[in-house]
Amino acid sequence: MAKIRQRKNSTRKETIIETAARLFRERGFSATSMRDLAEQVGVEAASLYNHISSKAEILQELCFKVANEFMGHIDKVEAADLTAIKKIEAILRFHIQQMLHHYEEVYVSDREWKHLTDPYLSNIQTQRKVYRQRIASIIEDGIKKQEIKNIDAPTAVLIMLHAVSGIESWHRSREKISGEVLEENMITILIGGLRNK
Amino acid sequence: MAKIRQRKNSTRKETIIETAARLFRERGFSATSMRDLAEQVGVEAASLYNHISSKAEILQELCFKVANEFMGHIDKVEAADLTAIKKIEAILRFHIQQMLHHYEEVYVSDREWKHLTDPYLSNIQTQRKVYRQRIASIIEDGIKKQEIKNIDAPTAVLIMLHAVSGIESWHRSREKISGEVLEENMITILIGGLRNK
DNA sequence: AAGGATAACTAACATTTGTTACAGCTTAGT
DNA sequence: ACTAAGCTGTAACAAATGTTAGTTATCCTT
Repeated sequence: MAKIRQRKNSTRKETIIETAARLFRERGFSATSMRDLAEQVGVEAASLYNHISSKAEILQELCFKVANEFMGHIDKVEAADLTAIKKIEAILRFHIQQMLHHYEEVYVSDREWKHLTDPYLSNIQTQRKVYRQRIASIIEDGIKKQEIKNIDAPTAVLIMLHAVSGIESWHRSREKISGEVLEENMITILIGGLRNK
Repeated sequence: MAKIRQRKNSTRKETIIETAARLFRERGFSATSMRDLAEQVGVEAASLYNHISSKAEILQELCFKVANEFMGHIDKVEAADLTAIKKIEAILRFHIQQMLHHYEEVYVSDREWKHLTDPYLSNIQTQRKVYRQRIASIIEDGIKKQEIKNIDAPTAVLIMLHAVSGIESWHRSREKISGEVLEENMITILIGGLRNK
């Protein structure tokens, strides 16, 4: 009946949520049972409920934590004194780095948010929509200033954001180039694709 | 006790699989029950088993059908007399068009193949790996011939393929640009990002 | 050493899951 | 109209699901 082995600077609840993030990524939210999660944490399923109130709550915490980080970042970028293309580059780099260093959480919140229930579902849907519109606005500004090719801004956003989620394949691949090189390659292709020559 | 209402040129089994594709896209494979599927088909759950042998079989049929189409196409592209960059463009356009016109199937097979079980799982994993390597080889050829920027080929593949899956957002969006315009925008950005100026 | 708080365990629950058995209806070919 | 095959519905199954109740062990503070 040993207590949950916890790493320093990490509460029991955080341990559970981190483990859940990994399982949700590997198997998906619906295909992960509370007994699976308990086993990985090293505890009986019922014991999890001393730390979390439901399976749904775990997904909520993951999704809103990630959403907050991206929202916080775009606030700063919008306020910064940068050209439009540099702003887009900054956002792209942030996405890449989040995907590199907080892989499980970011990936899960991007793929599994549909399993949220209202009011959380509506909230996240709205946040995602607003977030994309804010990026689209920066791109449209860049098009006006002729820094960016004359393209459909929502399409550009969609390409950017989905391309980043491809980092999942990088994580799972055997022969990895370094994270830094990956980032530069992605920037080269995507910013190169957007920039007016 | 009416029989399954079937559209012309479509067997009962095909009707079931098409309906399943839509539900698997909307809710995911694991979160879709056979009773959900039966309801959408307009039948009791048990009756489905006169046409399919298991839930798993539905996913298998979807995944292998899509895989075969992509494999068949890349065969043709490799055999064609085209520059490397034109080959990549052809593959990209095929992906976009498949995603536009066979949305449900393509999207589901791309997102839910992890829920296959062996030997189907291993088979699809291998096919996906080989497919990506074949694209990467074309890109590397293009780099040698200086048609394409000096980038990491697997990274370029990853960006291409994941960017295309962003068409899901386009399908769900209200104010849609046309499929043709979408395609041209995606080609502009992605091929523009790869091509050596 | 004691006591209270925390967190673990066992057991059980009501549902939901994929699937099967079986009997009755429907349709197609004669 | 008759029969055989095909399709559907009802009922049921064992297993798995998320969660709760109640009990016991462990830890921290004093």
